[in-house]
Amino acid sequence: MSINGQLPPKARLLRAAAELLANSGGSAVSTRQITQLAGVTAPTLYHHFGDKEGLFDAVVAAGFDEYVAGERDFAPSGQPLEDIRRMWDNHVQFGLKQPELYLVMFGNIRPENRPAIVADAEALMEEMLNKAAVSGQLNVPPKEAARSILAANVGMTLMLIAEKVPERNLELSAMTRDAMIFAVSTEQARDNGSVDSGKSSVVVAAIALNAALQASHSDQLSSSELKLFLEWLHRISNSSTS
Amino acid sequence: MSINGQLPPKARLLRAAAELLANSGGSAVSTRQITQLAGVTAPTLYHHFGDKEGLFDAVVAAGFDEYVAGERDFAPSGQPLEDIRRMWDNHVQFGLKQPELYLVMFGNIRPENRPAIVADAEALMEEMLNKAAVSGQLNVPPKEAARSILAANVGMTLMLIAEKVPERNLELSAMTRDAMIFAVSTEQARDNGSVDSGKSSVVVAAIALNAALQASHSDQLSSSELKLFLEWLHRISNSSTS
DNA sequence: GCAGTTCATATAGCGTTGCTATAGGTGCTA
DNA sequence: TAGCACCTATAGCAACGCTATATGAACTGC
Repeated sequence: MSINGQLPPKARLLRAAAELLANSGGSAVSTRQITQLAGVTAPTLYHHFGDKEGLFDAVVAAGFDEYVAGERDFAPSGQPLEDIRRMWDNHVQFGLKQPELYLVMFGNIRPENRPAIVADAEALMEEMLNKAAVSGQLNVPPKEAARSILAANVGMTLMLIAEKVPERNLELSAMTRDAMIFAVSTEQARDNGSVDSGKSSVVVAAIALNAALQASHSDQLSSSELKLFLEWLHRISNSSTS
Repeated sequence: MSINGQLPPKARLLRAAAELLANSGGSAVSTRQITQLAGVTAPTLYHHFGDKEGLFDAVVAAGFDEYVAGERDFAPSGQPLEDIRRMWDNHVQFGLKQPELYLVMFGNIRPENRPAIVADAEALMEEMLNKAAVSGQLNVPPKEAARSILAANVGMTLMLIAEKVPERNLELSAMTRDAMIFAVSTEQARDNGSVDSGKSSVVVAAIALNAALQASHSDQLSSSELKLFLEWLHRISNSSTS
């Protein structure tokens, strides 16, 4: 009935919570189930994790490590937008492989309360998008691009999780993925000669320069000068969302 | 302490539940709170609604009527894709105006368990997309298009709800919206002359014909012939998602 | 007009939930 | 060996969703 091994109670609680969560089938998991499976009593849980949410946060943190490992596993291909494409698919696969954990991580939404893990995932994607911005492939500031892509990525993953397995259509994910990446990229400006379909080149250049400056830690400008300069660039690159 | 008026207990329960939900600030709402505010005792709730979820389903149904009213309020502009654009914005506005209700409706995701309301919202969008398909504006079968667009729409709305009010950026929603609509439309094929960027014209034609046939209830074919014919068309229009 | 039936609400309480006040045991340092 | 953190257990509280049972009210058939 209890998780064996000579692990300390804290680790046993984590393991029991993760296991029950994975097999809960979507229904709630009680602290009593967890403590019983871990072979400890209630106060032990609260001593180590504060409350139930604290325990779940710890489980989520472990899950996030796994998530990040998946997102970083492949070598950067040198084509940042291709890497974003792979990040999207990894995200979806993670959600479909461990739906209950995913729902705790990304499906537990409350008004005006952003879980830390969402910000982390966004930072991960923004980091990758920064590389695209440096090479002038981005039509939109990396932060905004990351936010939009991740929102669509989460939305699509949640929809797939809610669907019964045989009806899950991964092509919808692929289509949405490409649509989002295409929307934030400068690709559209290259495909056709039309002027107003993409951003003006000064905006693209500003976005690229901004990303490059932040990455290089250039010391050609004093820190206060750099700060002001970045602020201007930021204003330019945000100014004209038609 | 209790909701006044001479409404019957059932209506008072509905009203109390909706009010508590709207002011809950994201925290849970208990049946005891609801029955107390409605001025009835527990069994009354279970007599009328079966269980707590039944009551919430009823609240959601009322909320959905309001949602549909918003989605249908404007006259069809004759440009279906423009109407889809407005549906998207209406959806986001509905979510931001009543975040708690929205979360009960669209944020309560469990594995392999699709709430009826999601299917309803999808049908609403599919219906509109059908008009676009009839006039050959759709690159993708209406059902798949509706699914993808709604997934992104929900994802974006959930992200906006989770963000603090001053940080909510509706331009991200607009960008994502246009990206999704652009992705399912044949617009891209018209803008540039390239061949492989859009679907082949036979696929587009099949999609349009399929939608037109289903809409017109044509009796030129027997029902069994029609069924087979539709199946072929369906196969064609789904076959080549590059 | 009265018995029978159905509908609607109340009294009281069951089992479970998240959580805690308090105390006891264990191992380390002085 | 005394003292002190640290960790865990006993026991139980308040709140939760829900229900077995009973009572009142309204309608129906004779």
